[in-house]
Amino acid sequence: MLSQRQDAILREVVRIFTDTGQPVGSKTLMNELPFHVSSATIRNEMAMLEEVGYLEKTHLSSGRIPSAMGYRYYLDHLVQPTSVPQDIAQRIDEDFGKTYHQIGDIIEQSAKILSHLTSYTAITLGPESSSIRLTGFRIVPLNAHQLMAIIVTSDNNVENNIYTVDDDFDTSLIEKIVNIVNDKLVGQPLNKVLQMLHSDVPAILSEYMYSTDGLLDMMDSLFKKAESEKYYVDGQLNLLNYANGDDMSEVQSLFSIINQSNDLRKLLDPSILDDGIKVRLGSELGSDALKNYSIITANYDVGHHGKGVIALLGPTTMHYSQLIGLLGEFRVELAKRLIDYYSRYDDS
Amino acid sequence: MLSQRQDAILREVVRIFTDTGQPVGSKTLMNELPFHVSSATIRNEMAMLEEVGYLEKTHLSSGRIPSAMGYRYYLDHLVQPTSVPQDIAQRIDEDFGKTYHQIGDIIEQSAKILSHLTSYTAITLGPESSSIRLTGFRIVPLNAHQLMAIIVTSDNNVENNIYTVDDDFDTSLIEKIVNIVNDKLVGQPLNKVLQMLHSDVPAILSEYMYSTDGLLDMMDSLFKKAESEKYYVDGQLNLLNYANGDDMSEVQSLFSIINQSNDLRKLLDPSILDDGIKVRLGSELGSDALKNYSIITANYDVGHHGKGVIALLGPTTMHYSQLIGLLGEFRVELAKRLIDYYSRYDDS
DNA sequence: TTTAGCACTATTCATACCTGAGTGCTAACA
DNA sequence: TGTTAGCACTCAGGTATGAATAGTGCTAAA
Repeated sequence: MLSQRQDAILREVVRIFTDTGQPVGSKTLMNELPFHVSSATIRNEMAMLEEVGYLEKTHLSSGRIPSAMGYRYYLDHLVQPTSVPQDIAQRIDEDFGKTYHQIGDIIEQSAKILSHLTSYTAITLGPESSSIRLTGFRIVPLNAHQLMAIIVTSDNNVENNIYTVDDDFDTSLIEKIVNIVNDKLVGQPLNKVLQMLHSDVPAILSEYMYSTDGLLDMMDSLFKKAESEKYYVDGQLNLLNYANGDDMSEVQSLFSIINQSNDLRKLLDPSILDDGIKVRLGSELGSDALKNYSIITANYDVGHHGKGVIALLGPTTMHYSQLIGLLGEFRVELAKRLIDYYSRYDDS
Repeated sequence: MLSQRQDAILREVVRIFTDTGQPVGSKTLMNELPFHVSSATIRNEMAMLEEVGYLEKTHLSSGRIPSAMGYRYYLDHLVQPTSVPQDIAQRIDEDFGKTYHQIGDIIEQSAKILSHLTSYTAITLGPESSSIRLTGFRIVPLNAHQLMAIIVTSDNNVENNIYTVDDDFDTSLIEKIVNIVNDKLVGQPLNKVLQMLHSDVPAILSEYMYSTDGLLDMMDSLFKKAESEKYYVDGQLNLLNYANGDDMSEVQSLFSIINQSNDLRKLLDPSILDDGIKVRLGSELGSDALKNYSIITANYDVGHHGKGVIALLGPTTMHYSQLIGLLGEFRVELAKRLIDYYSRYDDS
């Protein structure tokens, strides 16, 4: 356990280092600390903090910077979230202020707002309820050769695929297909739907059609779209502000991580997150490309519609106190707006 | 006009410089040129080439690199497109090899193939015919509060928007709306449609509806989607391979250019392009961010369905001879596949 | 017109030096 | 026992210096 004075010193080192980016020396600290002790005393304390592993030097005679452990301790014990200033709160409200026709639009807008506000990279994920069901299926003929297949799911998500057929299609056949899907698949959970699509459905379809492959492929991709988690990423380019220019390959792997939902799932899986806000340092994430970055995640809760995640990705030296404060209010605001959306339109 | 020997020297300087990235000296040239003259002679010739502005030095006693003018001359007179090797041609064929349900998918796949093949950034634009007409309009109820509006255009493009209404909607009203659109707008060119949407349509609609704003907004955005050119960009991250690391803001503006269709339109507007393949150097493009890059554009022709553009964006020191050869064959291949697609499904 | 030769120039690399910011340690002090 | 002043020490970073290298331009001869 650290003494109060050591706490204060560590907190101040983090603050100054995030502000200036430079290692912090004993004299600087002496002038910034809220109490007065000599620089020699501070040197003694810092030597101790270094011994326990919370501070480190960039070279033998440099000032100190917080180590990964030091950041961890800071985040766990010392950080003091600041509350969101009035004008920012108002701006969030304004930026949200339009009518949304889909949940995805709200989630997407959240990412936009957060990345603009922070100039970091924002990643948001819509609410996930454990069991999404298929609630609607339509086939709409578009012209002589094209159809649109549309599905609606219990989370109010809509997906569509276009399907092109060589020869003119048979209206009664389409009706048949719609009936089969309505009969067998609508009402089922999505994973069940996908499973049945490959077990039960082919046999039934082949009673009416000669070649079922193309149709099944199309429906498979359609259901998979509905099942896949849709991450919205905004402010990717902000990463370039903090990237160090002489290792472009690092930047590349960073970009490819945030553009692959597989990688994002590993980072942001809502099930592994406790409630509330959590900061994970790059060194704790096991990914080499992320080692100089950290991720602040917050989840939000929309009752029986599930939980979602909002996250900020930035360099380890982010302004945690402000950002944690911001996310703390943002998650509530977002949940409120989503609940509002559901309450107005939901008919499940 | 340059002598044959000067041509050969300039061509060789370009070749060596694109291979090595280093300024080219007289001794190196002496060993690489297909004929033998002493390094002193080469120095004399290079001094002339510098005088007319085709070569320049990085410093007083360095080797020469091609100037922008030199590149221009090289591209206009000296470049010799190489033909595409068998295995590459085959790979293109394989990478194209699946069934496409929409033209956009083919165009998108083109960008993928090109960027993977070249490791530069590929930008593709679908065929644009001068007058696209609205050929179909549907409204599909999804559930108690949501509708999907779908439009089809004469270029076989399909767009949709989801529209959410507060209260339960009136099926007969929807029918009315569909009838009005079919009556007044379907068959018209898209720009006319957009114009009428704001002149004639509001008055007609307001006979049946209390509030028309939301509906009109939705339809406006839908028609605009159909009208806007859709650029497909692939291999953005390749830009990082050639970016110089200590000016991140340059990289940022580069990225924002290729992500804004407005900027892309300026660069790739098919109407300003002659037929065939054209290389434009960054210095000729007037954009500061592009000054170290160049764009190779090629258009392709699908008869009365219009013309489209494929382009490669990379550093000024690209391997033009190979790339021009590649695009030369690719544009034909792409056109062939599009014509094939149209011939199978088109019913216009 | 071409070439050999030479004087000249700029980059690059290593080496050396200096300064400033910072440390650790010791001895004195409260 | 904790705090402080003082001092010797260290290292990064900037600047100067010199040698090696790769190139040039120019002149005079072939």
